[in-house]
Amino acid sequence: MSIANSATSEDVGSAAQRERRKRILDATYELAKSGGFDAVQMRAVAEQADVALGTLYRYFPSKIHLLVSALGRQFEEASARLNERDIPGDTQAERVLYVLKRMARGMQGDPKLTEALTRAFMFADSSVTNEIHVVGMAMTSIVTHAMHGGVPDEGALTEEDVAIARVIGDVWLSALVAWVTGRSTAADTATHMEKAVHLILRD
Amino acid sequence: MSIANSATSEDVGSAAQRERRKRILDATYELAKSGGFDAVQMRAVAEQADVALGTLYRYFPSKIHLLVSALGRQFEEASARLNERDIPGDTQAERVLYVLKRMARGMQGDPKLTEALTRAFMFADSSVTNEIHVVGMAMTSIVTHAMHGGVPDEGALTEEDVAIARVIGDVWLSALVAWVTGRSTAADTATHMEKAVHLILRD
DNA sequence: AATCGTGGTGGAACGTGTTCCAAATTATGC
DNA sequence: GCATAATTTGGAACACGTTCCACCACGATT
Repeated sequence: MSIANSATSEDVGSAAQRERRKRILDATYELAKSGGFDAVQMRAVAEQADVALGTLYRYFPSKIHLLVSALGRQFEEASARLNERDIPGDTQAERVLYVLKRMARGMQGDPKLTEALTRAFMFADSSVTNEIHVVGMAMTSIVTHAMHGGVPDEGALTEEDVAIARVIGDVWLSALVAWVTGRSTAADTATHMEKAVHLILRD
Repeated sequence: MSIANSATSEDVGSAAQRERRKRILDATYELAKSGGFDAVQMRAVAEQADVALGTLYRYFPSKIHLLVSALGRQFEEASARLNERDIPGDTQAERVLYVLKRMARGMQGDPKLTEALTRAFMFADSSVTNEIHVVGMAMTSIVTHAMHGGVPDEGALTEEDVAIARVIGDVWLSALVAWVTGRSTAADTATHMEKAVHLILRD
């Protein structure tokens, strides 16, 4: 997995630069995983990645860019893992819920990491559009893949499919924020998602 | 220590205290309206409200509490205004869209204010649960009221109604965040909401 | 009226994101 | 191999949210 940023997918720069970029994203990941959003401090990232603060800012113009880039890497990996297997379930709703629950389990296993990345996503402004778009596409891809039961043929997506996937993604995001910020429990979130998916996908 | 606590615009405290609280919220509103999230600086709010910084923090323990309280006031006013009139439209979807578009128009007229309040809402953690709840209830109330065409009888809400209202609120929130952060235009947002509502309310 | 206690004031100080800069190091073209 | 350009470094400095503190003001109690 050539780290860097497959999102905006720059395989650009010298080997040393790609190496620095990887170290920075790795450090971000580790700090987020162990301490959440607040623990990802720019000075700490720089130190752990063994670069100067100015260099960190040269690679990622803000803490938000940094975290959203890390989130993009995560989502692309998750999307790739999920899309290479068939999704169990007899209805669209079942399959979508299967996938969402799987993701939810993964996130609950790393709550600090999830908190850091979600917060960054929510706080991102238009300067982060590219990185955000990567995340949105991965989410849509995951849901539509589940709706279609794992067929690798992605060409057969109707507008309706994409609209549905976006709505589900929206609900998922709201639920995620509520969970991350401690305003709802994991169980509440699961229940809410279940209701929402059945409401939207009545097959 | 009975003051501070906002959430549901309490009538607690002396007249002087209520007056201070009002001045603070007004100052917050003005600053947010003219300069957005970044312009709501605690020192600036304190100065404009003519209170000391320490006093500001005594009334609102953080910038987020302050902004979410202001958002709550806004939403309660909007909810009250909308709930006293009948909603036009022949179907649930039409009526809900009418209300959402009305709110959207109001928000687009004050983009900075909307940005400030939305950002705060997204960033709020569990210490802001009470204030957040006020906003969520107002949103749910607005949507269910629209669904039922303006009947004042709120007792007839089914679980399903509330679930639907919550899902619509979620989509609305995600769309709002995308718009506020400059990742989608007002027109995109309107289109997306329309699709979503018709998807959820197929009457 | 004197006292007491709650809350308000003014301002210093700290933490962290961000910016800036001069010096050192590395990469590139000739 | 050298001159020049580009990048990295180390660290100072700044902005703003937040905390803290010593002192002041005013209303209630005696």
